[in-house]
Amino acid sequence: VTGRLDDVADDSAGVGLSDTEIVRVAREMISEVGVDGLSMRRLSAKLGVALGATYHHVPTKHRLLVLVGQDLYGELTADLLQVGGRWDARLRAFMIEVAEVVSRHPGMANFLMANLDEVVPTELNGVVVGILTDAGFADESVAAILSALFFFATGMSAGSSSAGSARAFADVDVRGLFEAGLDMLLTGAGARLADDRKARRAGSR
Amino acid sequence: VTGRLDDVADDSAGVGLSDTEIVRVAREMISEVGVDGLSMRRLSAKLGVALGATYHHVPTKHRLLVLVGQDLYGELTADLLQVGGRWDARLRAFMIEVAEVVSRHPGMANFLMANLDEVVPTELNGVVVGILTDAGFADESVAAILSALFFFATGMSAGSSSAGSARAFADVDVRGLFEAGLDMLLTGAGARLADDRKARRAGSR
DNA sequence: ACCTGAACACCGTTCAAGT
DNA sequence: ACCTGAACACCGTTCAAGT
Repeated sequence: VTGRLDDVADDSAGVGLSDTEIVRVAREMISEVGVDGLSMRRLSAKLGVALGATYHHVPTKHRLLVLVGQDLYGELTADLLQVGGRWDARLRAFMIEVAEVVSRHPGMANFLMANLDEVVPTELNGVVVGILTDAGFADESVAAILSALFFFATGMSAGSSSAGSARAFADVDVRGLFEAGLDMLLTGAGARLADDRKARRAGSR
Repeated sequence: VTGRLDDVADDSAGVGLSDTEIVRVAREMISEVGVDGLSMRRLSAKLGVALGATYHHVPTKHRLLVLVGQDLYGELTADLLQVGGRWDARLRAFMIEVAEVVSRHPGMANFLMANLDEVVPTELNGVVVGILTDAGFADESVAAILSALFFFATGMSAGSSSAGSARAFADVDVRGLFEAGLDMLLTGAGARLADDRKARRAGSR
């Protein structure tokens, strides 16, 4: 297969449609026109294939969004693994990145909130659980902190699923409110740590 | 105006369509089939009028959902005014109620998160601000706590906008996670209180 | 003013038919 | 296996026409 010239928009078109190519273009479209602006027809047009071809690879729009969500969180997982530090500092930096990435894809927040368990890779889940467990949190605390953080980070970056709200998070106000809320959440989480450690010592006595 | 008997399903059909009647039926439909299941056509059918009649009263589906959201929050405001106690206890009870009400209307959470400022009545906003200000919080803290609480409560009760997820919040797990997260948030908020009071004393010295 | 019902421009999804 | 393109059953919104 020799390279193609085609156009600036980077077709890269190999032999035929691939799942990864579909996800890549879908992501691009979402960041431009939002989840509501992405239709299976417009996606197919941008891919240069007929509607049925897209459906041959992806059975439903829901499934397509799940794949896009997994793609997003996959990248975030890689980033999380590269930062060190205390549990709270690590999670703080990570959650800010989650909010940034999600807010750059209008309408994804809504979808993610409703489908978090389908979308968050088990690896990412494992890493975050590991960070909290290592810090000394009890299992119930880990679950509570985890869901609170994800819902807060995803929810805060939810805007109308279409156009102009994409840069909402870049807005100083929104960003300030987000970080303040995040800090309250982490402070509250930290307050559980002492109790959890005490309970653990009592348990292993 | 004398009382009506009508039937169990309560048609109440007076002279013609009223905005409040539309909102009432829309709310009912949403709690049954979710926001996605509510279409302007099905709503019109349930109202017993033609599609155009509904549009004569409500210009758009977005506007209809705003009205429903205001209706929901309006009731919540009335409830909030009836409970007393410390700032954190009041907000805790209120937020649990918000989550309950919102989760009983599948798909509303998504809409509310994207349109909070359009939907939350200024009165409700004022009451909550009052509670926090009276407790001694600084203005920036009030804004941060307010948005964090609303996003958390709304976000946590967001499920897929359709059928079965309506009772998700009744689920012990979800409810437990919600309350745990809420407590962390309130604990974190409380930690700001000492600082805010100190700053206030220093300022008014 | 209030309402009807057809029409427009879209959707997501399916599926016979082609190669 | 992979793809085409028409068809189905819906949407939200608009608007001439009626009363």
